[in-house]
Amino acid sequence: MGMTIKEIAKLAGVSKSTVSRVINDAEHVSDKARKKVQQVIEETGYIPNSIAKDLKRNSTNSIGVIVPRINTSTISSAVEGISNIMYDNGYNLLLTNTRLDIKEEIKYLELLKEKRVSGILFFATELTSKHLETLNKIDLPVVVLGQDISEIVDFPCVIHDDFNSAKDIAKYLVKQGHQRIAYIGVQEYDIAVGQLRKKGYAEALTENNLEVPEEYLYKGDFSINSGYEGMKEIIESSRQLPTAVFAVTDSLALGAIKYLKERDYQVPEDISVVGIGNSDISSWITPELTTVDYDHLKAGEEASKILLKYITGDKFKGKLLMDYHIIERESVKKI
Amino acid sequence: MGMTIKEIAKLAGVSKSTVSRVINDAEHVSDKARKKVQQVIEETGYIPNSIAKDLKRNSTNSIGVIVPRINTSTISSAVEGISNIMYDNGYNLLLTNTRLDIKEEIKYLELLKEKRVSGILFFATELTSKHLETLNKIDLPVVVLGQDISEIVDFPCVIHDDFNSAKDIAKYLVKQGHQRIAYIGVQEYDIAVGQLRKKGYAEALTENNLEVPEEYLYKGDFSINSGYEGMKEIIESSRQLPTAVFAVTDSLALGAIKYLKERDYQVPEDISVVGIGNSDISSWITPELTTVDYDHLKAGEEASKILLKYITGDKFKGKLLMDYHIIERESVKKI
DNA sequence: AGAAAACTTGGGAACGTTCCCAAGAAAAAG
DNA sequence: CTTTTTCTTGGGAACGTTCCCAAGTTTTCT
Repeated sequence: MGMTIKEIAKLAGVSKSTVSRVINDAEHVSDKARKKVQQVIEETGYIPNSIAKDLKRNSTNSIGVIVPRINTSTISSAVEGISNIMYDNGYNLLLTNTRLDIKEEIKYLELLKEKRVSGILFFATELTSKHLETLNKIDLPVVVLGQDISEIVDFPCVIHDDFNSAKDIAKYLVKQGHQRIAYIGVQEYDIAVGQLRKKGYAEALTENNLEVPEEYLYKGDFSINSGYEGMKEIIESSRQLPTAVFAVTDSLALGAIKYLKERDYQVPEDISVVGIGNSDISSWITPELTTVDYDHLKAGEEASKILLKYITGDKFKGKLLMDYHIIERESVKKI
Repeated sequence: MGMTIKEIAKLAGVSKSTVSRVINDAEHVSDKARKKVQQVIEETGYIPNSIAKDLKRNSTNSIGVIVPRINTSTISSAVEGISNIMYDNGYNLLLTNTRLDIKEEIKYLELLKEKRVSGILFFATELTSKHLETLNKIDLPVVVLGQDISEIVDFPCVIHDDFNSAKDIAKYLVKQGHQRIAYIGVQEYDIAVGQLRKKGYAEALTENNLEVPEEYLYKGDFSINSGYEGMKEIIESSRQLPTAVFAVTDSLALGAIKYLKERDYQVPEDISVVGIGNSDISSWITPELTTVDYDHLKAGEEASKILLKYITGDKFKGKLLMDYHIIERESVKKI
């Protein structure tokens, strides 16, 4: 244990330079010397110290990742994608978890700089001025995931296309013949889900000259129960029932379906329902949910590729909108 | 940028020793010097280089984590637990993902040693002799998660109590009055799920003097479809139908329920079903599934605590069996 | 006031590598 | 056989810290 290059050199009867050359299989080493060194390394179980190496080289092959949580399918899939690309390119992941505490983000940004990571993948939540200051200070390539902050700060962003996907699945409902489409959403301080998806829904309807009565609109939180309550309120307050429901997430759709089932409405025969997100549940429930699939794994991969280029000096400008696709399953009926 | 302690020292008009003392807020620094240094650090945005520090100190505050995948709820929850404990104790996570490739495990074990991590949390799959050799060679504290290898190799293991939990939920069925309990399992090369859970089931029944006819036993794979097929086979081949089904995972239970529903058997009125694992789906399906909950997050936390002690020289011997509890929901009827 | 104690400070070696440079050895060219 | 070229080798500085030690300064005590 605690072997160093120097000791290997002594044992092999060569200089540490030669050992270094063997380790990094560089040129200018005779076969004889190489063999001998390899043998000694093998025998002693020597494993080089990459801390020393990193110090000398003044660079690491580590990438910092900042997430607000790990055990969500969205984030863990993205991290899986990140690890795919990064490992293939010889980088390691230094994973930090803010546990939804914004102040920790600042701390971890600095910590990752201390560790001299080559770049950072940052799952952003909110952006304060303190963030901007820190991002500036650490002077590292950063790619932001999940939030579009490309207008506030000059870092590449990788985001899902909330607006167009919402619009498309709303258009899909219209195309299936639906004219009365209710909306179950969330508060608008959430930009992606609360604003963009709603805007997509609204635009799809107006473009098709469809009006939305006030009583078709519900805004709650992200819980399943909120979907249940929303559906209840819409059903109870509508003079004429909608033929379809546009829920802004799969959980909300699930809650809506639960309520409908309880009241003996058939889905999709009486009322069609769509969600967004293609969560695990969406394919387990009956009827299987028609929804929008975002490819989180691929988002992680794309963000990684952008970061790698950034590190080598080729900076992506603006934001990358990820692809999506509608998964047609059983919860929508053509009328 | 690229500031060093030396440059800060020059700017502050002190020696680098003094700057070092300020950074590590050590004693023996006059207020005046401290103020001045802090001011210069603030102005220049200097962030210390922890690579140099680690090299000098000959230790890092990093923990290596080796996982076979990231985006499963089991693993991501465990990693969340790990990050909780580790961050609270000042450690960072170096995350490596083998993508189910056993050879990569060896590679990552060595890589983490190169990085001079303080310890490793290893989600093991299989253990080859090459593994043992490498584990030996790297000479680091390692805690193994998810597999009981405490008899083969002298590292602490943290595992779920497959045997007792299976036995308990089988006993629960008996207690609810069930006498004819069918079994849907998996092949026995999987020790935890294939062997231990089956053993728990078998023991619960024999202890209650219940016999199991051969046609009540089915062995497939881990897929939902396998649960479906298993249920089908059991129903079709039994002279007398079972009143309950013990499925070795939630997915299998789900498949079984799917088949029963299709054939218009009521769950749990006609046949009760239990699973194991408390997967996400288990609470979404109708009827909600009675199952066993393993606390993966806590397993990660406990493993982390054991590793931290190990690092400070206090090695846990043998294996830690995690707690579990039965979640009673709707899929079992008392008879 | 002088001695002792306590605090403050700076210099320099060390951590384990890499990589430049110079020198020695071998091979090729004349 | 000498000169040039190419290959191989080792020595040592450097990367940015920490930490020991010695020296200088201030405070406390008698």
